[in-house]
Amino acid sequence: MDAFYASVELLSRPDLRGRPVAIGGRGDPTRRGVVTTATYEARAFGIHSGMALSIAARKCPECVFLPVDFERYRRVSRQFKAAISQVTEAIEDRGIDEVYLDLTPLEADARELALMLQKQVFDATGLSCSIGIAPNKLIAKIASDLDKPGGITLIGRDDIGQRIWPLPARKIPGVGPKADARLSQLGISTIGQLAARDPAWLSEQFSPRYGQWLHRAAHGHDDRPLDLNPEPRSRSRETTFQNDLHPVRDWQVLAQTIAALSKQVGEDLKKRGYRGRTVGIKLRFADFQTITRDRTVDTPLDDGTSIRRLAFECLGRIALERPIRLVGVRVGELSPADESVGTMHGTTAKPAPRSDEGTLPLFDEQ
DNA sequence: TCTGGGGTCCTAGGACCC
DNA sequence: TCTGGGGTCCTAGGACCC
Repeated sequence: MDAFYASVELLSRPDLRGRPVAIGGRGDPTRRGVVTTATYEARAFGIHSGMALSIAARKCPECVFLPVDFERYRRVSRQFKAAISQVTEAIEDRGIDEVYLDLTPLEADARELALMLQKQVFDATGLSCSIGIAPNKLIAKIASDLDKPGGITLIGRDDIGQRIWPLPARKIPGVGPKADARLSQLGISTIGQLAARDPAWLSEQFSPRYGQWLHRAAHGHDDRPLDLNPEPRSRSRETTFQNDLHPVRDWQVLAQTIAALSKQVGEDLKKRGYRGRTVGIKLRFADFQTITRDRTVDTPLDDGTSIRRLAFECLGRIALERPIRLVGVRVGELSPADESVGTMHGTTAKPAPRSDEGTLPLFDEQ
């Protein structure tokens, strides 16, 4: 979807069309938050997603800032996916504004299909999307980005040298800022230059796996099938404080926040029918250093009280000596709640683990 | 007045087991 | 006065994506 959050907001604010608009935080650039989406008019001022709202406002004082309304975006997201399912049911969900479709079984001409998809989406939502059609997910994703907004880009196997190799290496999904910086140091700026390098050499510069993957990606190889029903791995809630917390003076606020986040994660898990064995917390300090602590138990849980207890145990292992800007609670190692806990296969007959619940492990580490 | 929130996957080291 | 090899699980951090 093109500039998704911003485009959704413009549906109800046609008066803002043509003006620079940025969506983010509470819509107040004097408060903490980042731009999640900027209209193309705002992008012309150098505003892009991830940028601090305060900086965006400095770059473009006449920009209109609106708060994020995730509930609404999720609703529109369901609408556009439902519209697509009129064309094909083979949909891999890639988040709120993106999908992969397997069009292989459809007989129609590729461009005709793309036009049909765009029409379905527009009729259902009033929004535009960009489509890439290619032999695999990797190339389709790159292609979908080449003609935004509203574009249709077809790339075949034989087009890779012509259409893909001239692009910056950063265009490969999976090459982020860090890898791109390292590639630049190595004198590699385009996908074609990457493709020309020896995979063994790339593996020495990065990790063996990543080096191999870079080589294959640069040559347009990708054999990942669509994942039509991915199992969730974790569930988390986090919050950034409007003002940093003092580690001692504001301890109560920290504790209350962790309790509230634990409760939310528990409700979330229950609603979706999952339990998890690993509970963790995340703290971000004023200097933006982020640390995590987690704890795995034998029996999966989904209730706020247990999550909170383990979260506090994790908190006890962190030295609180710096201002805190963010705290989060996470549950991982998920399994469906209706699954039996394994009394049949001896998981309960194992030797007793370290004392799990009920004790405060004040002296466990160090 | 710098830097959200919710995810996935990978790496690496240590404990522990056979 | 030297101390294997292979495997799993747990923990912490980090890169990356939407």
